[in-house]
Amino acid sequence: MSETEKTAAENEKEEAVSGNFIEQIIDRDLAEGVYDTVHTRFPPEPNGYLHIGHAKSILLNYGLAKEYGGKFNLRFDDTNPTKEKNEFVESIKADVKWLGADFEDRLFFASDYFDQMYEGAVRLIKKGKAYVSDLSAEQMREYRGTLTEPGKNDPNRDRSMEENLQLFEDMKNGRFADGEKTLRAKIDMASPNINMRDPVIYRVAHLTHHNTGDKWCIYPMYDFAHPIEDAIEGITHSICTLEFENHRPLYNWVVEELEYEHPPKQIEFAKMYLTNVVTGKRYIKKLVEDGIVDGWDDPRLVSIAALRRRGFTPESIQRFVDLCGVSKANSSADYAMLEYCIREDLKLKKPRVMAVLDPIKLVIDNYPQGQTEMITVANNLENESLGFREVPFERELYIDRNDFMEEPPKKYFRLFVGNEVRLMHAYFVTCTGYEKDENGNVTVVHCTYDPASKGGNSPDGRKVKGTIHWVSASASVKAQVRLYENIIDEEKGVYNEDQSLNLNPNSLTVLNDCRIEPSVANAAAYDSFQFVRQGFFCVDCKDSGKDGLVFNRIVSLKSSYALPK
RNA sequence: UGGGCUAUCGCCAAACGGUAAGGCAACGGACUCUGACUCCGUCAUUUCAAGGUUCGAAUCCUUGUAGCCCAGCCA
Repeated sequence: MSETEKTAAENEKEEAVSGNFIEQIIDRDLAEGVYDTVHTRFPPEPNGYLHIGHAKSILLNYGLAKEYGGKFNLRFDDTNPTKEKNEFVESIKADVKWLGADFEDRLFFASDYFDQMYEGAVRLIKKGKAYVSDLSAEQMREYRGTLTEPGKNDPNRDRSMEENLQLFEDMKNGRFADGEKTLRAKIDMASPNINMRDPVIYRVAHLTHHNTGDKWCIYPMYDFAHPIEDAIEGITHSICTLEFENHRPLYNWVVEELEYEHPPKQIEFAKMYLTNVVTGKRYIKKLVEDGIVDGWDDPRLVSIAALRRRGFTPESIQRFVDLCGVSKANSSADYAMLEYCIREDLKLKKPRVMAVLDPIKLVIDNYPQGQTEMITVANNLENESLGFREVPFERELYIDRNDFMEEPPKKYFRLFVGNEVRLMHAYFVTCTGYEKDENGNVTVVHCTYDPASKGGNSPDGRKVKGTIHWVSASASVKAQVRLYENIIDEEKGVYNEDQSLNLNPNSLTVLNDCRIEPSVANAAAYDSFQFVRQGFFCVDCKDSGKDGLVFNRIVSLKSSYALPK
């Protein structure tokens, strides 16, 4: 790299970086030579599915690695066999890939390091920094002290190194029952930080591990395992959430006592919460068990799989994460921000098609009986690269029920007797009358069209205030449309994980009689559309087929249907 | 009650002692073959509070206040 290039690159970097506090820490580390590269990781425990909150961590870690030309690992933190399953490993891998966080060939398992962790524990014992305890869980709790009182030393704290070595080996060899012995780090029982009061670093648990099978009957605790995992993989910046802040001294203790050459550094950031959504695992589990949602990928939830099924794109989630930023202040992003991101992402990418959610027949009395003409329309007027399609037009159409009113309020621009509107892309029509059934419901709206306005163009420069969408009565495709609301707490409005469940009953509205342009049924190339005036919808492949197409609404347009105030 | 962390517009969030960015939301107005989009405009004399230091403070000091986390052989 030449001198000038270097300067340019540096300048660019300085500009790009002055951003969040993590980037500032990294910049400093790089400048001071603490590290000469950046290596991050996303370390989920495979005990559930990922949700939007995890997406922030994934994209943050991946983004940092990418930004600094470093590497990003996916590592399963599988040190507790009771909670972990292979099923979750697979779903997490799929979700991380879908999000675009490319871990290349760097997929790791903490359980692959069990041997090294065991050796590390032995090393600690030899240094006099760890000992085997006979205390039961209850005794250990008593000895630990409280938030305000210091703890008491473990009676076994001063066991000889030889005895500790022997006992630890016996632990490994299955000579003890679960809970009978533990290995504790010898730190400080009087520390104001409870995590430093001789934390347990190895426990006896006769369990079959999803990865290592029955090889081990002792398993390392998170606080001991995690820094080792990071160090082994050469992680430089170990980014985690705020609740681990109190564990950092222990993290540092472990990497220091084990004398790693380039110890990783833990950095904490605030978890992102979202208003109006349920993220708590136990609540989602209950929702699934109670049959309120049809699974962890139900579109009303915000698991990555649910968002994917609802039609969110990885790009929209990336944008959301970027918009939210990173800080250490507990916060909860407005759901409207997520909606904005998907609207922005899709609006130029997807075709805009016509769909009638609540059909009412429109008859053009002066249009020739039996005639059908094909109208060529752009898939997206703002993005011609999406091509064109043919839409059939005929004497009888469907329009949306709320595009006609018997007694229109002021500033209602759509159809009412005597008013002229544009049928989008087609013709100007003037409403001449309507029919009602015995219950007083409007069944048919009548109108006449102006043949000179073909294509929706004004023949003589006259303007209409309203443009409405329509589909052919005979050629349109019947579809089911599902309007989802996020599952929230009815009373509080915003869902808080500490509250009991009191769910909004109308979280799902199913419309069975919708009519969609025929072209949509054939457009297998697309997975989502913008329905003119209705918002963005995606084809729910999981359910389509039985009763024709099923569309899930991703997000509405802004006040697209609102009447003037 | 001990320790750790955090407080800047309704919601995120910059600002690193030099006189409060930006985005979302909201509200006006223009434009429009989607009442969408786009475009233009408005939206913190003030940064949890009160004192102090300074020519100058969101930034430093003091004292308070509020919220979050920690007493698993979970992560």
